[in-house]
Amino acid sequence: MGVSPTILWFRLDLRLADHPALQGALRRGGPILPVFVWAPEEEGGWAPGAASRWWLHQSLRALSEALEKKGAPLVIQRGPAARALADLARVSGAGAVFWNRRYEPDIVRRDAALQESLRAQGLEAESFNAALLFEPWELKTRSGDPYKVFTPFWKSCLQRHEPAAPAPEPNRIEGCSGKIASLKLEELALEPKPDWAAGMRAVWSPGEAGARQELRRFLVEAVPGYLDDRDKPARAATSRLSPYLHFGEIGPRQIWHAVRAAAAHDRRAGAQRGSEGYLRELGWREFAHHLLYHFPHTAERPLRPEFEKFPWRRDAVALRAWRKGKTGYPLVDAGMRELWTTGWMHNRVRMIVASFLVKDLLIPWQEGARWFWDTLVDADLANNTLGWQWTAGCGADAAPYFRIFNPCTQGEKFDPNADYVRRWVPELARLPDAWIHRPWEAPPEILAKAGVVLGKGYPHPIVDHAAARDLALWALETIKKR
DNA sequence: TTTTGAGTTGTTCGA
DNA sequence: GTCGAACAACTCAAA
Repeated sequence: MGVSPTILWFRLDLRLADHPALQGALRRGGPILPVFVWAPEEEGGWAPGAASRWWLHQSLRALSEALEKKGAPLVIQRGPAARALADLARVSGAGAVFWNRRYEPDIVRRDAALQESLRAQGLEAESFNAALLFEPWELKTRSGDPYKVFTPFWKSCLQRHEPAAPAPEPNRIEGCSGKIASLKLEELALEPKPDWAAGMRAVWSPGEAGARQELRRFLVEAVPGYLDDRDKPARAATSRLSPYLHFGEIGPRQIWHAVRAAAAHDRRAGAQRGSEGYLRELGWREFAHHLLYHFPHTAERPLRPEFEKFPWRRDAVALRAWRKGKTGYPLVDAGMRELWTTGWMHNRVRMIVASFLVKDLLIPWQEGARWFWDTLVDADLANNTLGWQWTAGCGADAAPYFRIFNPCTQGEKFDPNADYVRRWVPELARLPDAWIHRPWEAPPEILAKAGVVLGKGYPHPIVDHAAARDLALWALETIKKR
């Protein structure tokens, strides 16, 4: 009699290469039963948003097709996860459940309970690391505390052993012989109704193959110029790997080794610095996971407690204008519309729109985090939390209080030809470069010639940045310690 | 324990 | 137009 089947529980690791749980199952021997369990109510209030669900649907289809070809079709179930897995073990006769770890606070808690209950039922239950270069509990300061500053954190990462080389995908996977009931992917109703995903389909190819293609593009086209161009939102100068990383269609180890291997024989100017600069960004992702793991309350509340009494404003009208990309600040609006249409926003622009919400409008960062959560295809609790707290100044290694982005200056600096603004705010497209980032200052005849009537078509600015800046500095004054 | 140097991404003002 | 300094004080990490 052979080895009993292993249930391979897919979560945010929707790939077949560099998949430690799959490798573990192969080592154990016996047939493999791949399963995905849809259990949004177990995500602690952070169930995937609408854009993420769209991505998840596409990604599950890709994974399902890949597994089918390998010989072990994917089974789809609804949660609760504990019940779905226990039932599946019973009907399949499985003796083990393997999965790759997640690090969000509520998921960590659920998985720990689940592992215990599976073991109590006499099953092997093992978890693996597919998502991070370094486990959050492996990295400590000399005094044994978690890091709260990025630079020493990353330095300590780089001094550790090189992350293990990724395992290739197996040629074949032996599936379970009996027929196991599965939901159809469509029954999860992940795709939006009505269908508003055309803008996303136009730019993204979710799935493992899409991830590999995006990585190749980045290595070939963007790495040498990375440090110079990554801040220019009109260019495809960033990796654009964030959604693939979130869903685990590619893992950080694969990226690490691919970047280092490409750099080893890349003689182009800037290639070395570009590679290390990009790996450093991967380091920020590690840092974000490290922080959320060690400070589990920070998805909801500021890491720096004095910010609990920051004088935030409730302004539903301004919040709505921000969400819709109608603040009257062209670069902010361009970013918000890129987000709405494609489910993604350039990193530099994320900082600018976030700074605008938090510092110009004085609206709580949590509101911004929630909106990003619903609209981003790469919505990731650790990254999103770090990003918003950093901008608000209430997180680890946060921006100093006086760092308030000026959306006009940022536009002129990083979108000098206004290609980005013209793409996303077409009503301003005919304004000359000199005025397009501050249309309310343009002479009337220039506006008329460009066919722009402020207040009709494109709005007046909803706040005066200079005044808003002073107000924000005052508000920050009020929570100072002394 | 105490000390020391440093800390992703900016803006403004005045020389 | 360009450049350097000021914008605070605090906390972190390592020695």
